[in-house]
Amino acid sequence: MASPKNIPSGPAPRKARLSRDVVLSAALELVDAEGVDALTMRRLGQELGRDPMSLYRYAANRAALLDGVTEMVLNELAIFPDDPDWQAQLRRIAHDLRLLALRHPNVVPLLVTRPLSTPLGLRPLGTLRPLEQILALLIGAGFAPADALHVYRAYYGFLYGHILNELQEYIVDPDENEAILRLGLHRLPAKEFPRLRALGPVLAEYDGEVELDQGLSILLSGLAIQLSGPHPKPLP
Amino acid sequence: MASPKNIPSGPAPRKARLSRDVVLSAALELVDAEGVDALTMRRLGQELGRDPMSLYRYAANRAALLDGVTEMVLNELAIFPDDPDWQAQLRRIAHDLRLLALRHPNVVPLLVTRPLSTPLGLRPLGTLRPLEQILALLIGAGFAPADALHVYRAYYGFLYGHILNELQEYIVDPDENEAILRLGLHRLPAKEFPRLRALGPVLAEYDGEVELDQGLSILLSGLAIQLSGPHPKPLP
DNA sequence: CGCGTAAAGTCTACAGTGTAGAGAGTTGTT
DNA sequence: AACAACTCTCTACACTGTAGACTTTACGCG
Repeated sequence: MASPKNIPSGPAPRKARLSRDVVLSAALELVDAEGVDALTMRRLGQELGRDPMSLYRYAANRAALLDGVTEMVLNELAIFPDDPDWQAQLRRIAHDLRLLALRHPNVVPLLVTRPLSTPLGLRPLGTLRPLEQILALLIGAGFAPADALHVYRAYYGFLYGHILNELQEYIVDPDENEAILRLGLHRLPAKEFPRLRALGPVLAEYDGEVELDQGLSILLSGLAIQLSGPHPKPLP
Repeated sequence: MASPKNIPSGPAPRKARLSRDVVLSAALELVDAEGVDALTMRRLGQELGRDPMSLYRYAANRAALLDGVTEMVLNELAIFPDDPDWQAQLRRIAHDLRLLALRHPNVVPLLVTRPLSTPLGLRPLGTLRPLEQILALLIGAGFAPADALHVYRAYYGFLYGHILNELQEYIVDPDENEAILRLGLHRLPAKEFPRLRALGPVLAEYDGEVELDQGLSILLSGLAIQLSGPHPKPLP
């Protein structure tokens, strides 16, 4: 394994011109592997075999670097704004985003947190693209723009909420087979948390996929009632 | 204003026995005023007129301190698990939590993020209490425990999602009265983000309260269909 | 009162952080 | 070959969390 200078991935392969993409990919790898706190300038520099300061050519800040990571992850999400079946498309996107979150659990905190510290218009374009595309999808399906925004909000709100929920209940110690123990519920005072403890087994059988899908059904049917659906324009 | 030793609040009033509550309150104040990053051990120590190291008597870590802050905020939330009208109760809780989030916007990242790094059973009890109490509410209303859990998930997921949404769209510069400018949308390339830019005025008129309430209506009516409601036990 | 014990608070020190500023090295164009 | 522009490195500084030993304070008991 003495690759001289070509392949950029790997711990410290020396000498290969950096680029924003290379830097961000390495950053993402690091976050995936060891969490957000492990992403320090020095560490990332070491991972790339470069001086930490060189990173500042590709990201103004550590914060900007974190933004870059979220951007990178959101780029994995494909949206087809021209799909005529908007409900099916929303369902698919939701499931894709869920899988994305499960694939990059350490990035989720960034995904939900970074936008809170950056006004909408100043966010990295990559993170705004899904919003724009879903608006396009809904407007294309016949929703009035303002209604499309409402649908988007309900949809994305619910979706992010679900993802947070699911990741919070992540299995702790899969080797342990008593649900109460596996989830650490034994620590809870039984007097104060009777129902939570009793639900141990149910909590352990969490199936995020069906839970998400049921939630979407609720949401979409509710939306149909509330907004009385899109008003398609007649063909010319 | 030369209060000698009694009132514990204020910048550096010297000499007044610390306590977990005093420490956490000061921490919350600091986070509210200047954001999470401003909450360093040294800074908090200074704020309390004590050596930074003294804080470690009341929180094992900086992380534990952050957990304490979230706990403190969630304690402001009142839940009445015995209310027979569970829908009304869920609505009220939702609006209360929303207001809480608006009152402590800098704490919201902690609220949604901290649980992701701590397995359910090991979280501070204060943060689990709402969960337990809402389960009690729903079970008391006649839901089977497992169904109560589903309702809780859909509800809390939606609720957190809404809060994230609303805080993300927070007004940036209220003095500016062109929505496009105020939200920073002018930076977006018009070709790539036409709908988002066009929605500037609508975005500016965001009313989180009605948005939340409409969402709750959708959710609750959807839940009624999906689960066919609670099954109240007959009175003895 | 005074003593003794435990808790509360402090001091010092260390390894690690982000990043400003100036310099060295490399690359591509004329 | 010479210039300019870009990329990368070095050094330095102020600041972070926190381990460990120490000093001060508070309080119960004879």
